[in-house]
Amino acid sequence: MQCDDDDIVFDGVAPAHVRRALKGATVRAVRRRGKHLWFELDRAPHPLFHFGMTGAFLTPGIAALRLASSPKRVRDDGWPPRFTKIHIRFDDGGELVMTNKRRLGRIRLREDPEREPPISELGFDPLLDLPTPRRFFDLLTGRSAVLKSVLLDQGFAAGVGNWIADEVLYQAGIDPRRRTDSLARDEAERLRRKLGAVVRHAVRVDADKDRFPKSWLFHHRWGKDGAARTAKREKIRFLTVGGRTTAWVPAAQR
DNA sequence: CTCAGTGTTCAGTG
DNA sequence: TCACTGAACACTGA
Repeated sequence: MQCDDDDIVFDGVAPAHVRRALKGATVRAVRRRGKHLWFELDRAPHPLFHFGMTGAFLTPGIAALRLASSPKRVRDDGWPPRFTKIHIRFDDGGELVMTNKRRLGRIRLREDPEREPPISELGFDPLLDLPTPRRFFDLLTGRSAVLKSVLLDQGFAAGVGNWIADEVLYQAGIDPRRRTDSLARDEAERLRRKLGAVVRHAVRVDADKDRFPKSWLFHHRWGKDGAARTAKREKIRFLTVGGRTTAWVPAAQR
């Protein structure tokens, strides 16, 4: 195993320590909650990964596929790819690399990942844990903050990022600036169902944007040039909530 | 050249 | 305690 000498991505852990933890260990399971993923080894500590905005796990096959199908020529050459932070070799000959271009990702070691931060502080995962309607309503109305910010809060819902939050609000027809404690039961229920549906669909198509439904706001939100419109020709507006750009459709969101 | 962006996380304020 | 803001992190592409 090889590690980049990157004290940001290796969050408070010496790369040598990570190497020692992995070397000779057996991966019993790979687990995920929200945007965090960890290997359950046959011994502690266990490695925990977060990819930030620009990270990925790559194998030689996937990397080659990516390179071949990339529309523009990538300077991203051979193997291991640029921005490799950790390069793992398995005894069956398999290889796995974690890349992280912007260095917003993290590699950590945990004795008991599920019982320690950051995993222990995450809220429900829309795929693993989607609350009942009643529970969801209570969670939501139990706080008083702007809805968009709460959706982004990993302590509320794990794994919901900026575009998913906007997508869910658009599909549920709710204004991102609303306060959580102002939602009626039926609004909370629409939100809950869309939260599950959007995440499920994105995962089912392997996050392949071309396979997201044409009706999704996602396809239309990027060129924020003031002329942006949805597939139904609705005007898209932009504002900043919680420091993040929020795309929304006044004609469809109350 | 400048700026925003698939994300946290922390310090500081109210 | 909670809610919110701004900054920091590094790189790319428009």
